[in-house]
Amino acid sequence: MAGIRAKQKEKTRQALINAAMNQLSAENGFSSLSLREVAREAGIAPTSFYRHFRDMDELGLTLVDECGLALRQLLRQARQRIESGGSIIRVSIETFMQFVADNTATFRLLLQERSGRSRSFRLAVVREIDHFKAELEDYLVNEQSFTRELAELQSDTIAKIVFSAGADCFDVDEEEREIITEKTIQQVRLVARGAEATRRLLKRES
Amino acid sequence: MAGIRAKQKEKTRQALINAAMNQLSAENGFSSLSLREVAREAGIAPTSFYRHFRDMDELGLTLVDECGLALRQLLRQARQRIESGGSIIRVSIETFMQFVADNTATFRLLLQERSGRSRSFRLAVVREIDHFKAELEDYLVNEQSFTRELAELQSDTIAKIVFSAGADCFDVDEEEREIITEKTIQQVRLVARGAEATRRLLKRES
DNA sequence: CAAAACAGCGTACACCTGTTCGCTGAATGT
DNA sequence: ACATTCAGCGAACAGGTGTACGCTGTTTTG
Repeated sequence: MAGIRAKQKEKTRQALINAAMNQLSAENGFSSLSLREVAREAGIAPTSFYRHFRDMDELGLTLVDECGLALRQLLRQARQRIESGGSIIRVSIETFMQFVADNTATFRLLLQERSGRSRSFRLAVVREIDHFKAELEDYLVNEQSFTRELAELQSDTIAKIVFSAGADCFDVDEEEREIITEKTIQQVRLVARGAEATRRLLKRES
Repeated sequence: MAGIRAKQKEKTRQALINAAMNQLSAENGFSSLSLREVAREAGIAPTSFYRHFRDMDELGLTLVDECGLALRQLLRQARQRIESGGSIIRVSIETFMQFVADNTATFRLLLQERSGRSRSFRLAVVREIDHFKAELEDYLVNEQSFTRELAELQSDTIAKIVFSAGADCFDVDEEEREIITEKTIQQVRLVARGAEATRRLLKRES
């Protein structure tokens, strides 16, 4: 009843996922890693792979999903930390950058497959980024009283900045990462100021 | 004396480059395309490939270089169109977007390999993006009288926005591309306004 | 307790890969 | 005119790839 069988299956499924992440963290793009090697690192026969995933692509999509999920959870935690005092911009970006540092392999997959490979891959990545934008947009409307339109423009801009900054962190050491983090904070503030100025501009016109 | 031999060599070298670009425009990432297939499409024997490139990587780096070079030339042309009247932001971004539409394959390579594969690849891509930033930065300092510091922050931000927007154009039709272009223009204006506000803020402090 | 389900294995197959090696014939240099 | 250079070729090799098939031994179900 405990499902000792299902439990074991889940375990090797995770082993496959971990194996794929490890191989990814090297220098190989996802498309250039092979079913056999992943299976080998997971400690199972190549043919057993098919008991868990139809394809390598199906595994890849799972990775993308998991990465996005983890990121969202983390940012939701950060949101709580903000409510008990702290700059929204600083806390969010520091959290984000820490996430990238901890999950370099999968985040790299995210960005890499964003502009490559199969359509389904790209759609999955876009979906994750859209989640990020939507949450930010809602915040700007509800807490900062921006128009929906201006909030949309702003959140899209910030998402572009932040995800690009994430990509800049891949090769660098911790010291450089902090520099990038500070720069990103300044850039997001630049956008926030621009949005504020635009809001005032629009008010004056009406 | 005409170099009929060298001319033929250059011709098949271009054939190889074109073949690689074609295969790239499909759905395969660069890392997943093979020397043999590229040679086949170029119409030469696999072994003859080595007369032109040591590696597939060497071919890839050539592609990155060519893409960056073409982009820079195009933007320099755009610069001249601006001097004879026209919004700097609008003309630049429309030019950029047109470039992406015309060179989707190589631009995709640029962005894809930006966060993947070998170190040398990434450095080459970063170098191209840095060119873009540097030219923009100089413009902001010389023509708009920004501080070097604020110009650097601004150009870096704009580069992130514009290159991300380029990536968004990959799958879409022309209609959607125009929408993205307009959005990008607004976003860059947002940043420009933010920078302007920041400049005034700093002046007041001193 | 017997029967069914099923995760994992090993073998086998056809195919594609990068790269070595020695050859050819035409363009070049002298 | 002869010797040299050298882009391109074909054959061959060792190794990797995805996947089909049928077999196990254990867990689950009835």
